[in-house]
Amino acid sequence: MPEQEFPIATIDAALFSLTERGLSVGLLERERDPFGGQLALPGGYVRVEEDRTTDDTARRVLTDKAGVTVRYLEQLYTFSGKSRDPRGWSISVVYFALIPPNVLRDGKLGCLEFVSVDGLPTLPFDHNEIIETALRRLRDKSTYSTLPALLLPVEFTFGELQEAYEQILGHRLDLSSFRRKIRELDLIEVIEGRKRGGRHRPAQLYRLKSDALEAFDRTI
Amino acid sequence: MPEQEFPIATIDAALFSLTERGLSVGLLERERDPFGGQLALPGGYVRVEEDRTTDDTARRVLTDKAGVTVRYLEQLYTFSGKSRDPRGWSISVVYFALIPPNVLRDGKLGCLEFVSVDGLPTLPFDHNEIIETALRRLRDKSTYSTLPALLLPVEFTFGELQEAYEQILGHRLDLSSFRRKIRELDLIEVIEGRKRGGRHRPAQLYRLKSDALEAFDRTI
DNA sequence: TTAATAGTGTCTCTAAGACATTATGTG
DNA sequence: CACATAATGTCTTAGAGACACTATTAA
Repeated sequence: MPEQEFPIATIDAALFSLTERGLSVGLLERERDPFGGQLALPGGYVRVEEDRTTDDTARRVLTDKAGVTVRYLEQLYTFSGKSRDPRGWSISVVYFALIPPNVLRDGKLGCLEFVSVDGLPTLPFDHNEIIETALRRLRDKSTYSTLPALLLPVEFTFGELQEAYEQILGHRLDLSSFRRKIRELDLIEVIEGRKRGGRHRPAQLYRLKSDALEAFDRTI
Repeated sequence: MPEQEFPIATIDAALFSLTERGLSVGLLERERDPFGGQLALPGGYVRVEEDRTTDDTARRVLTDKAGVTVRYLEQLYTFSGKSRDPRGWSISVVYFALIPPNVLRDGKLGCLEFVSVDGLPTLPFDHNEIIETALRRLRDKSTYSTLPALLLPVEFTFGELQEAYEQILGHRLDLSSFRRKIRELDLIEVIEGRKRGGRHRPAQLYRLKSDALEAFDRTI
């Protein structure tokens, strides 16, 4: 086998959180060309000396740019080709990640700026397509898992959980069916204490069960 | 940005068909080291001059080794790391493909040998893990699509379709619920006047509707 | 007419949507 | 006590499994 010219190998990440403007994705102003100065998904080269797998690359890049460890990370899809990046034939393993909103400050986290997924501008590379794909996956998984709970602080009320689902799915849910469904997934548990707020009945607090994260691992 | 050392970029493919021994996967005797002489999944290097995307790579490799165009191809998952291939840090974009059994000759197709997925031997690299992943995807999609129809000749009876599902899922299905479910998916159609039989009532022949393939495209 | 598989009908049980009702805190 | 949101209960409908039943050909 002759010496082979290998493609550029990178990762990109679609990191979601909830802000006042609803479901949002973390974007970064590119420092360098191509597309210097424009907002784009965070990404970076695979470093073969440093990273054990591309999962490591993704975690390293996100920790770099966001300054914190993400709450949830899964491989999404791999985009490739000669025309998607002007620097040449590239393979980008794309990751899909979640972080709760309480770590954001003013819609920002490290160098990342969180922008609502409704009415995104045209982004460089194939990043609009990547975000579409990530949103489809998030919405799909939200119909049969408690993934949206990862977009909330560790303690949350049923009402907050339902609101997270509604933000993600983009429509209202029936209160009663929602509670039934969540209960039978059996991935959240009652914790001591109630959330008091305003002049009404206080809400019970819940958290994810410790085995809930493993349950998400039917990733592929 | 300094010169970057990029990983080895390859594709691997899990190509499934139905044989007398049930659901089977196409394996190839490796010509070269590493693991020369052993059975493994077909795969190959990405050729940046020749391939537009890794999808092209997959199609090229499969056409090479099998001698025919596959019936169905979708990206499955990307496996990467420094230890999965002794030649060095590698990225393998893995594809999942289907081909009907009538093109096989004696359990073989081109250089590929089809081996039952039950009781597979230990394979080189991470190929056992890859096949596990592919099987999970195939079984999962078979619960809500007519993907198994792609493992049959273009004309098939309801009974043959049900048998394909049962081979894939590994258990029996109820006749009546099965027909109801397939009917409401509305992806197959009656072929007028075509029936098949032995010494019993002949069975109606069906084929996939022309838009059925697009319906599978909620791939990601 | 019988063997053998094709195909339909019906009963029951479960899950989900719609929506009414009860519960419990604060001002 | 009134208000506001939390939480539960009930009615109805849709879908799925189980299984009995009918249909149609060749030998």
